[in-house]
Amino acid sequence: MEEKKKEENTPFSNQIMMMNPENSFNSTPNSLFNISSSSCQVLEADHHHENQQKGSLGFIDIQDFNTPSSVFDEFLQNLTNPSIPSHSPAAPECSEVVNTPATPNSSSISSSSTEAAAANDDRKKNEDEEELDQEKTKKQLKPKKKNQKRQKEPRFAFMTKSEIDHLDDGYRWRKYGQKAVKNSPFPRSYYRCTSTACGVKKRVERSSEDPSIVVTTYEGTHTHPCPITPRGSFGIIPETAMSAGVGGGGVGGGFTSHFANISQMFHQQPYFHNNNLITPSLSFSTNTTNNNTSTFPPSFQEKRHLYPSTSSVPRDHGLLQDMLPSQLLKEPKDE
DNA sequence: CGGTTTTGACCGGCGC
DNA sequence: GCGCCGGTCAAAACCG
Repeated sequence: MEEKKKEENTPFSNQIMMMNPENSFNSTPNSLFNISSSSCQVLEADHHHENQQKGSLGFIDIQDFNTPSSVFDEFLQNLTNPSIPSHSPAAPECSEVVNTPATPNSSSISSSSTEAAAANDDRKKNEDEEELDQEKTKKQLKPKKKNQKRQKEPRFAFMTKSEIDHLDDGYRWRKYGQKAVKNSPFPRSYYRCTSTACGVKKRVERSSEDPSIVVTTYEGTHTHPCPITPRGSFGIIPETAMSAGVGGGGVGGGFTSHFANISQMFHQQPYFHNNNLITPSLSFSTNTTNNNTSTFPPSFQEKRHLYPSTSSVPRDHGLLQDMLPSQLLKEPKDE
């Protein structure tokens, strides 16, 4: 079992897709990024069935990750702020994307993730309180109140092309259920954050269309720092700090930051990586049109040099390269 | 022994 | 009302 677990903890591979499957941006098509070695694709995910992709909405070509991050930034901005037209030459179809994930509150979100975070926080508080109440009620008397619809936590989901089902995102999870899903040969696993008073849940399932794709859906926001924190300043970044974009202060930017930023824009969820740590390297400001982000490859390399040089920072785990095929990084990954 | 996983049962929402 | 389905519970098993 444990062996299997460890075995499964091998790096996942070459695609990372992110999506906003639920509700923070109410009743809108959900966006899904498909970031591969050569492209970043936006798909649409079903509102409730995240693994059902409805088609490609946009496409950014990231040739060998040489596409400047500004393109990605713009892409992101377009995604969250449809009012700003895309001029990205690398994303000729992005105008579609731009208009598609239009959400009532997305403009404020894209204008400032701090505001977005604040908004999220407010909303979250209400929802958390309600949810807490409901959970208390539920625990005391089993039958739920009838006309009290269970409030849906905001969700943040992404897809990874991986053999690993349960990606380690730095938080500790306890599995509390597994269900067969209709129209899918693969079961869905339910996890809950083990931290007390943190009601974050996570669903993990494989895409029925592409078994190599794992869909991970986070629900809720962690109310505590990442527990795996042996690494100086990286590990413990309060969510507020993360959401305010003051976390990392200059660990490159680039892809990881983009990734983080996407997460933030959606729900301030920490982004994952394979083995250990969520690295909130938010040198990347809340303004998605910033140009203080570096291009993809340099930031990878930068990170590879930055982290290992610190004695307190374990070598390779917890970094982006763990998530990406070694070919991309032009260095084999040790396991 | 404490924490985690497994798994069948249970419950509520929803569509018909 | 009924059945299907997703989500959760909780006891037992498992593991370090």
